[in-house]
This record gives sequence, structure tokens and C-alpha cells, in this order.
Amino acid sequence: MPTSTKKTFTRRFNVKAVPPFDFDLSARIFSRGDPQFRAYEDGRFRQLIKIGRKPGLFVIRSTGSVEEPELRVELKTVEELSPSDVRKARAMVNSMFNLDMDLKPFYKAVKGDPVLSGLARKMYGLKSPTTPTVFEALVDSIIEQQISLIAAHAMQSRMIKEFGDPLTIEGTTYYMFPTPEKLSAARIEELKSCGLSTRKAEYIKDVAMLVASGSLDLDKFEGYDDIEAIREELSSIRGIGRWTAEMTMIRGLHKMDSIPADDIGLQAKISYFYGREHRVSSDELREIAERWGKYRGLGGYYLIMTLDLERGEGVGDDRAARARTPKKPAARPPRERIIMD
DNA sequence: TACCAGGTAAAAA
DNA sequence: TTTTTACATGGT
Repeated sequence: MPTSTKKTFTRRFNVKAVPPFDFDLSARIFSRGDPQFRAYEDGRFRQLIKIGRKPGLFVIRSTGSVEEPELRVELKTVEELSPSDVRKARAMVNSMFNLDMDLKPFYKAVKGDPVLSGLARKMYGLKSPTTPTVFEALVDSIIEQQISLIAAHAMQSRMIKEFGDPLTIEGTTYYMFPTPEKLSAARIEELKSCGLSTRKAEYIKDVAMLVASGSLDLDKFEGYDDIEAIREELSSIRGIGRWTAEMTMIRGLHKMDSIPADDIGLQAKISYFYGREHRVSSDELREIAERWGKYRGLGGYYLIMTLDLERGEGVGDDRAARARTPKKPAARPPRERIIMD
């Protein structure tokens, strides 16, 4: 039950980032988000996130410049925050916008790449964001398996409003991403009513149960340096294949040396930028991304964001790429043998 | 109307 | 062991 007239507390603090960092460019990925969940509008990012056990609405804007980046954070809550809560909130902002990441080594690494060297200039200061929890990245990735992002986003929105805790602040109701506890307790039929297939509903409920019961600790992967180890461990869970594990690493774990080579959207974008006739295979994509060194995931992110921003809109729809790249492999590559030397 | 869309597990061959 | 199939929704 959303409580309507409660006193709200507001805490304000500033956070600095490692330059270069362009907040507007980096936050624009959220500009078409569901305003009741996560959005970027008029220079302000908003999302309701739990700090410990207390929900708080983060309102974040830039007060600095690309070379001297600084963010202003307003944190609205219905319970007063302790100093330790505020410390946690600072760390969350830092993590969500990847503020400590230094882009300079990435720009240096792609200097010789004909495409990315140009995009590095054009998108100077773009950092990749991260979901507040690894769980959110994982669940979103499961929903996005196989279907179009537009369809997936519709389902995500329904799921958030069905299972996410609401909080009304200054007349607007916001929803938090559903907790593992809430999703583990959901009935399959309820999850399906958000548009999910029976299988995806099972995957999500099962993984939520693993996390809620404590038998799967997603946060521990933050400390892993070996992305192959993360991929293998995640892939041992039903419903999580290579693609889902890699998407989770990129979106939820800051593992920017991981790249979802099987991602057909990324394959189409690479084909477009590198002038290929057909949509590149996973192996061709890996070969190209190899040049970007340990920043290959970030390289992929730059390609995706460039096309999305060229259209002047948020992410989630690659019509631009599709319109300019052949739909399918020229002729038919029936026996596509994967050659491993 | 079909077909495709940032896949995956399970059945069938 | 490899190949085929079912699955869900939203656009074109």
C-alpha cells in the first residue's frame, strides 16, 4: 500500500569522479526508462534503491565538467539515514556510474582501431553504468533472452510494478527492483502474467530462491578477476547460458573485459561499423574485439551507445543498425563450421 | 500473416 | 554426439 502523506527526509552530498567523465552522455541511456522505475530527464537521474533496509530515492545531477566531474546527489527517504547509510549511498552512486573507472587506458588501447579511435573522441567521457545489484542485471538478462528488447522492457516494467516495493515521494510513486525474497515467493502463474514464458518464470523464481536462501552469493563475483570462472559458475545454473552470464558481468559486475560475443544486436552493430556484408559470427566478433584489449566490453558499449545516441533517443532498440545492415548472412552459410585452431 | 528479435534447455535424431 | 524444437511478446 503506497503511503501518501509521510514526511520525507532529504540528504545532500557531492561525489567526484575520475576524469574524464561526461555525466549527461553516460546517463542518457536511461532517458527512455520507465519514470516510475529509473529515468534520466532534464539532467536528473532518478531511481528508488534500498540503502541497507531503507528505501531511498536517488536524484543525481552533474555540477562539474568533463575534466573536473562532480555529481550532486539528493537522497529522499521516509526514515532518517545514519552516517553509515550515507557512506553506503555514496559507494552505491560510485558503483552505479562507474565513477572510479579511468577511461584513459581504454582510449589509449583503441588508438589504432579505425572505428573506435573515432568514437573515443566523439563519445569522450562516456562510462558504462552498472545496476545497483547484480541480481537485477541477472534477472533483466534472463528476461531479454531471445526476444526483442522492446518486448522485454514491457515485461520488466510489469514485473517491477507487480513485485517491486513502491514508495510515494512528493506525489510520485516509484518502484524498487523486486528483491530475491519477493521473486522467490512469487507463483509461476503470477510471473507469467507479466508476459514471461513458463521457462523464464521458472528460471527467475529458481535463481531468486538460490539468492534469497543464501546458497548463491552474487556479490562475491565482484572480487573475481577471472571472468571465465564467473561465466562457468553462473552457467551451471539452469536458465543461465553463456550470453546471460556475460550480460550479467557487463551490466552488473563492471567486468568490462567480458563481451557478449553471441549477442546478435552487437553483431549487427559491429557489422555496420566495420563494413561487413553479413552479420558477423561470434568468432569474428571476438577477433575484432580482441584488439581492444581488456576493455573489449567497453568497446562494444561505445558502439551500441553511438548508434542509440545518433538516433537521439535512449537505448533498447536497434532499428538504426538493422536498417543499415543486411538482415541475414548473404546467401546461406549452411555448414558454418567453427574453426578452432 | 508471418517472421524476427541481444537464448536456452530438453527432446529427437 | 549433433540438430531441432518450443517458448512469449511486440514491431514490421
